[in-house]
Amino acid sequence: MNSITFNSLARFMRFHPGKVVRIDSFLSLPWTTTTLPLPLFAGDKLALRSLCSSRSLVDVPTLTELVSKQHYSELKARLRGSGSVPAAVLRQFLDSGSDPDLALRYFRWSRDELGLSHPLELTFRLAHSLADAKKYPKVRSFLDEFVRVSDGDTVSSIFHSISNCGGGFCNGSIIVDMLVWAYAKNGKTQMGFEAFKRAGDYGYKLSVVSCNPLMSNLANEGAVGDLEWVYKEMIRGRIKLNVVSFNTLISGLCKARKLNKARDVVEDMKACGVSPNVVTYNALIDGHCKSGGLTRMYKADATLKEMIESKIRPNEITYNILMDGYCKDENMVAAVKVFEEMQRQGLKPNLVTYNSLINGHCNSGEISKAVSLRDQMLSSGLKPNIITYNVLIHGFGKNGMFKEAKEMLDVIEKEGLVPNVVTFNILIDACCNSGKNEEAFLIHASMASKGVLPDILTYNSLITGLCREGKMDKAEKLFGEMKDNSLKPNVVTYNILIGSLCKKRESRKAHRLLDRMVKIGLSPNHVTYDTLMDGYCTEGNLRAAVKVRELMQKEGLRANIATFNVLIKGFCKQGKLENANSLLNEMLERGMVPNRTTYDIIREEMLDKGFVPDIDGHMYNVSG
DNA sequence: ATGGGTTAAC
Repeated sequence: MNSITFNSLARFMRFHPGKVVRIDSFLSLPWTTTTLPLPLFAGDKLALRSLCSSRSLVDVPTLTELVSKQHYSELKARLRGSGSVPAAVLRQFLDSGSDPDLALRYFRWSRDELGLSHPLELTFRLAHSLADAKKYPKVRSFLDEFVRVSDGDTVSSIFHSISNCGGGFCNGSIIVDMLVWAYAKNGKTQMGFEAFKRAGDYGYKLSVVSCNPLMSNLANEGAVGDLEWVYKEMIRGRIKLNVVSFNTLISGLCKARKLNKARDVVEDMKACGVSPNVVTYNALIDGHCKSGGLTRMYKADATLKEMIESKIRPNEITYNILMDGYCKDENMVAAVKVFEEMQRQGLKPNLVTYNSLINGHCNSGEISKAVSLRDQMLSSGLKPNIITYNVLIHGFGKNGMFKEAKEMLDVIEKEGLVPNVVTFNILIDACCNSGKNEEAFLIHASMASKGVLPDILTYNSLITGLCREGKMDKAEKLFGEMKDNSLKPNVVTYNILIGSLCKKRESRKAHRLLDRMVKIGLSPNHVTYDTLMDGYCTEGNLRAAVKVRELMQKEGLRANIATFNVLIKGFCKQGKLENANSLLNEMLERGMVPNRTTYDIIREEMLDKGFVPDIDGHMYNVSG
């Protein structure tokens, strides 16, 4: 084949865009019996060029032999000697209809050894060939590799290749399914989600094997909206959900505090003939424990009873969840009861059980109980882990026992454990919150020698410490130092600095900091606005405070109880009880329930003015 | 060939 033939072929293609031609109608080579989609892609042009100069080609039997015998150095030499384009060689493999294993081997070799990146079209032709040969595990691992290295290929172009490279539709489904799986497995959730959506558009059928990991990722990344959408699409697409699919969804909804929806899904699953199991109930109980509201532990306990009535036996994890709930509720009596109940049921407390309970005791100031529980764990053959010690250090620090807290570092090492960044952060935070800045900085300096890098929390604690002492210049210096360690200040960092400036009656300066954080793309949160408002209120600049509230609402954050309390306090302190009262009324109109702080603030002011409170909720209505 | 539930710090 010479260049004249090539040119005539190229001209034919230009005048027949989109037409598929058989190369062998133009070329007389016996093995080029494939069709070529038009217009040509860059890779095809290369292929064509090498086809057109037959001299430059290594013939397929030779290629096959070299690859199957893994004579790679010779293959490399042949390719170089022939001047052939390695990318085009893959096409020859696929065209020749030889064993797809060999094409796969060549693909991997040329990728790893020659650094070749094959066009999508060939990549998915190879996937199709493997699927045709029913080599499904190979398709799976091939796509897994593809997903790991592919960077910048859009889901759209990938689907185009899958559907246009000539393979069957059934295999298309299998390939797409494994693609979704590969994305999910490699943490590329967004790509997986897009592939899921597009699979629906193309009509490819997916399986739970791929959808479950995708749902799991969406749940763990807090993308409940997408998670629910996937669920609905799966139902619509008649993908048969199993107990894990439902549990993943329920757990995701519970974590997003959507308990009612989670309950609905439990009914859905029963309707689908799938029975809830211990995992289902554990997720629900945990959801109740971690939800707000005064009755949360009551609901959690009711769910446990419901579970037992349904003849599902609670396991260690069930009791751990419930016990931790009571610990967080500062109800250690109930927590200990659960601890005993689980043992009565023949279940052995595990590491998590002890860690939770130790944490509970630490937080309720019963350090000695916490310490003796660690001893109990050791004697029952359980080895404490770093969480155990972090919890204890936190407990010591909160109770002013710095010596004991620091000694734990030695205990950790003696136990063969390694302190982590949390360990150091707890220690540093304990110091900074009790005026021991120098100590905190010493610990900070010692982190490097232990091979632990400070994180944002480390810096936030240190900055808090400096601000407490009014050392704003040093705090700002540290703020700058964070960037040198490639750590970005977060909302909390800004809130600390803003709060500190406000305390120094420099609210204007604090306001500029708020502007700056917005400018760099950080979204202020409720605390940010409330802190600044409080600052303006303290300075008696109520107009500015009200303006901040407007700004906050413009940013889509609604005033909550804390916000109202700040403003009410501000007005009260200025003796403007009428304004305070109208804010209180606004709260009530919005259906918000003022808390004790709200009333305490107003009561203080009213008593000052000689009012006598009664028990009625509207007792503070001074305009009346 | 696959997936679900529990513990630590600002």
